[in-house]
Amino acid sequence: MSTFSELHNLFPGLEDGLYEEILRYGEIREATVGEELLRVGQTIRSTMLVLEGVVKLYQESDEGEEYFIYHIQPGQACAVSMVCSYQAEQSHIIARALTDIRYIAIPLQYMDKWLSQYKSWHYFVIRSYRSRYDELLKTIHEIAFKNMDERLEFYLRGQVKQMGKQVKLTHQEIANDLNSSREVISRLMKKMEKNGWIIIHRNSFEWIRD
Amino acid sequence: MSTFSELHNLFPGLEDGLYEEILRYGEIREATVGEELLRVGQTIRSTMLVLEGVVKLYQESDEGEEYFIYHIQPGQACAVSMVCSYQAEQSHIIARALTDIRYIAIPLQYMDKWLSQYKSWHYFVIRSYRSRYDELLKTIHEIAFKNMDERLEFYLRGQVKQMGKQVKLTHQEIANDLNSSREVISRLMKKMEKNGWIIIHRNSFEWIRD
DNA sequence: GTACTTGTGTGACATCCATCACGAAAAAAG
DNA sequence: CTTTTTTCGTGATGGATGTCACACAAGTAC
Repeated sequence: MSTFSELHNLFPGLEDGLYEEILRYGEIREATVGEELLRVGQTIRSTMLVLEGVVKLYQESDEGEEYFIYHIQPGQACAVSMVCSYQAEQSHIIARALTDIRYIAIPLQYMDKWLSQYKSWHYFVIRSYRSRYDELLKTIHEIAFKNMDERLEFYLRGQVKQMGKQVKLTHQEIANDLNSSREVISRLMKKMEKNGWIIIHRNSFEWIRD
Repeated sequence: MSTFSELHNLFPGLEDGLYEEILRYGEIREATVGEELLRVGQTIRSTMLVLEGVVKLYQESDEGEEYFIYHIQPGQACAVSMVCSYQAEQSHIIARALTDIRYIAIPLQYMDKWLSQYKSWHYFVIRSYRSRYDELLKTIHEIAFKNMDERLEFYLRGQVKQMGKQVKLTHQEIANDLNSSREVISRLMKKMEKNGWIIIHRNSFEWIRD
């Protein structure tokens, strides 16, 4: 399949001229699992259209603690690189390849140029903002009001939604994503297993409840 | 001062034609302290350009707990009403008049129409998103990584920045905004007073440190 | 003035969760 | 197969903070 039709399928509804410009000025790049794709607080010079693989966006504290924010799937763009102020911020946002990925890097100058030139791009950007803003609000809702058991459930449901019922994550990784500790996650997941929500395997778990 | 020049001063840099359209199709409204201006989860039919007064945006849980998100000042718009998906969301965002306010309500249809028609509007919307998105990230950073003392400091600094060094808030109100309890806030503020950061008055406090 | 309401200060206690300690089970390496 | 590493299970303990109880102080109403 040509990159053109791939782009067409993953990002439908854009103008033909825009597809061409994306292919002309965007750079197709690859990255391997675990690679850091973007770190806010440093200068962002391009945005990212994901073609293949999954990117994880999370926040990092000064002490190296993490908090998971959301995934970026094929057909989605990295809102942070479109949204964030370029001034150094204290809150570090990091995008990291969760699998091997392939993406199109779009230099910021074109981002801006297309905004005024292509209506479809414009709506695409707005739509991205909307959905990401919503996700941030949901995250705040969870952290602000919920205890760890509910936050874990919310998180796991999110993973299942993105990755399917069989999720490959260790308790330690989950703990990192929720800025908690392995022991707490283990205990809570054990309880979920007893309640018949999940089956725990080594390195993974299975969601078996609606 | 005419509304036109007021609009011009508060929202500078828009096209002349846009100012006219805003005045023609936007409805100038007033609201009194405490009034609820917007509740997400219900349908949003218009967005809001604040002319006078301060609006507080916060999140509410099912149990009626609150969490402060940010203020909307004169010259700013309500990003939520521009951003949020219209489907009912579980996370309720509420905008409430913190003082008497005057604002322009813009029907959603014009919001969208202007987006493609006026570049300046377009950039205004994008800028609003950017800064609000940033604020949400900062909020997540605070809740996810910091203890109550640091979150309180962050919150109070924010209030001081918006309202001046003399801030009129009871400990109970602060506790509500941070989804904490009055006693905890009292204790922490007492400590801040001992450290020479603030002076506590009844119904208010004064920020006296850098 | 006195009574009443509202805001603040502070100790005692409970709960959630992070950390420590350790063992067992599963996988990987040799 | 044996050893080592990684992952998971689970009790004990402590810290942050929410909750309860109650006193007092500062306004407000009368």
